[in-house]
Amino acid sequence: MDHQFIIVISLSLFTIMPHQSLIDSIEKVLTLTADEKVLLKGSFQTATAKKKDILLKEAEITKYSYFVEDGLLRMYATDNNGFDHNIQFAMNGWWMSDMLSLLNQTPASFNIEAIEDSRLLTISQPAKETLLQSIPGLNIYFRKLSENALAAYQQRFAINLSLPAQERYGKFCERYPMLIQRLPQKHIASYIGVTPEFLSKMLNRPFNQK
Amino acid sequence: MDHQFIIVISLSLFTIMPHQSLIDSIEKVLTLTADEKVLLKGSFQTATAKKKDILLKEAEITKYSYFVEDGLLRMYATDNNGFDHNIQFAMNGWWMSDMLSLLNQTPASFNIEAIEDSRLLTISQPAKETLLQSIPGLNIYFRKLSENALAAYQQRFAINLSLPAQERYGKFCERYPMLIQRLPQKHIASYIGVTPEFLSKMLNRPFNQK
DNA sequence: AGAACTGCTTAATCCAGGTTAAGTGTAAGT
DNA sequence: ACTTACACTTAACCTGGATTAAGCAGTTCT
Repeated sequence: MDHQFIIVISLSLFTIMPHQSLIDSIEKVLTLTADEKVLLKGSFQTATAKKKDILLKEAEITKYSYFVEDGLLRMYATDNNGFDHNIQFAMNGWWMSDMLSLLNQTPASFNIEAIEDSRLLTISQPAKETLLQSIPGLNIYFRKLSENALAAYQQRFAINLSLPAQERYGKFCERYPMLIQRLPQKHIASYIGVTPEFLSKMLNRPFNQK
Repeated sequence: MDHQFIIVISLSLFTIMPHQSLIDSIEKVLTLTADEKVLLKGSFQTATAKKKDILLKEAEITKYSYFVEDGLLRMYATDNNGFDHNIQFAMNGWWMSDMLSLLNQTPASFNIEAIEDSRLLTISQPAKETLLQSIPGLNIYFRKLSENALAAYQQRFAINLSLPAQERYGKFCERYPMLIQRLPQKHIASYIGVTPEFLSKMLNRPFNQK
């Protein structure tokens, strides 16, 4: 009885506390004062996206960085033949943006789409710059964020250049086990750089030999 | 006469002023006090590498970040069949490191080799952390550095997933015209993800038709 | 409940790029 | 000068993965 009651309270606290997962993410790196938290919350807007909503369209100028409070996004490029190529996914607690478009305010090369209904925090580039001046410590947070992302991209490049499709799939499963169940197979195919047909064939090869 | 004399002076000033290109790079982002410059210089060691010297070997734990004062480096992964795959090049004024190995102090996945005789500045990870605490403004510099690198990696991923070899080569020429003349063709092949034989065939196709 | 979509599979055919191997030109090393 | 070595080329053949096309659930919409 008591136990159930506590669960209800914590759930409702959660729903009336957006920004909390962002603050948690930041406080793994540095401590924020109460004032700073207020400032931080004020700099972000909450947003929701339904499955299949497009948050950023190729050729638009990127306005926002996205922080996923809950849900799942993908960023993809479209090739000359109209096929998608997934560059990155973002789930709970991850950031996503077309960095080049965001930094240089040039037209985006990528699209960002919600794969699941999602709750997001968004911050505009000017607001981010103001925020970084008000809370210089955040430079540490964003530095580490970018450094880690960079490390991941380097690894992924090595994998993509060195390994055949079968092993690229294996590495994806190792690294993102939590995504395997949530993602339609075609999106994994696009991420590892094969067609959905080929991935299907590969996964259904008897005994998965070779 | 006078003119030649000035050149000699500026050359010798240049050779007795290592760290200057690093300071220039930083001062595009923030201003350093004289004290900070001294601190900065003290945190780096100068190093030289001859063509073909290996600065980092796969499976070693990365000790240093490298800043190229002059010369040319490449970072590459070796696949199961012993073939190299170039992940990145670094020329004058660029940084290079195996980020994952550096951040987590895990065995490196990459090798770093000098393609030309090079003058380098190196900084150990502990020294970098100390330096960042002494000069917090450097967090801005390294944040921007990583953000820009990230933007470049995202773009390169889009190119690699979406375009055939011919166009990947074209994009490489657009983006790094200064490297085209300095790099042996086989290193470009490895970077864009084809064999040297195929790149050669591609470049010598009559009229370069398709 | 039926229609229309979306995600996955299977199979036949095709091709971009890999592999193997031999040859040429040039540069460095003795 | 002689040799070793490396960068690049050419050509014959091969293969991983693409393309096309059709069929088969499940799901979502009406």
